[in-house]
Amino acid sequence: MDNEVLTKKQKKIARYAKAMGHPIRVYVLELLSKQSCCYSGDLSEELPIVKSTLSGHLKELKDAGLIQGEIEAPKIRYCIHKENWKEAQDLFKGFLKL
Amino acid sequence: MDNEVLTKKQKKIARYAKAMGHPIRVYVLELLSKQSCCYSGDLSEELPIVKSTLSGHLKELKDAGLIQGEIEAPKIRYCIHKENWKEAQDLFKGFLKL
DNA sequence: ATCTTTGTTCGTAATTTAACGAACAATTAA
DNA sequence: TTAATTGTTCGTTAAATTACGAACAAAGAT
Repeated sequence: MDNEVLTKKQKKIARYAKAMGHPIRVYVLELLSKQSCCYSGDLSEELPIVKSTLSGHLKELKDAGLIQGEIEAPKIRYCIHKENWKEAQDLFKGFLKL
Repeated sequence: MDNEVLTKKQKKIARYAKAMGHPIRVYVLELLSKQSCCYSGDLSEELPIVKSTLSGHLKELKDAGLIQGEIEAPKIRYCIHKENWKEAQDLFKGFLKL
């Protein structure tokens, strides 16, 4: 087994990196990793994109597992997905030899 | 000035992350950051992709500034672009708070 | 001079990404 | 109940990504 050339680690790093591969998403991750949480409405105000586009970026980050959204009607509170964020930190630490 | 919401740092991080956003390219970067250099022929043997596809990935890494190729006819020796790799390390260190 | 090796470029095709506005759903406020 | 707020989904469009094989160019080897 594990006949593969590319390891699971490498695939995970690539998956996380892809999610980080857009300035808007870097912005969101930076914000959420600094402060605890935020509402997407706050983001929508600051960022130069329409809400549907923002929704797509947040979905991409959710799909990658880097953030999570909690319904707090009528808003949604977004937070870092601590467990996976930690994993990403560790993976990149190893990858970049930090 | 600097009226922009997204900083140059965030854009740079995103640019590097995008280049890291594919398992093959993670593989190449990992290899090159460990050992000094390598020939793309060596990569072509190990990796499950045809040479033209590999060429594209190497071009993407070159365009992002993460690697550089030196002609050593008839081969090309690829190395990490030390300066930019260092920059990427620093940017991600800050971004991920490592 | 010809053949081989090495790697890029080109043509093609399928998939994904990114962005917008309009429409929709869900919940809160009036 | 009606109106306003919030965010997702849908339809559309344009561009980028990924992959392959064939053709090509450059340099070395025979």
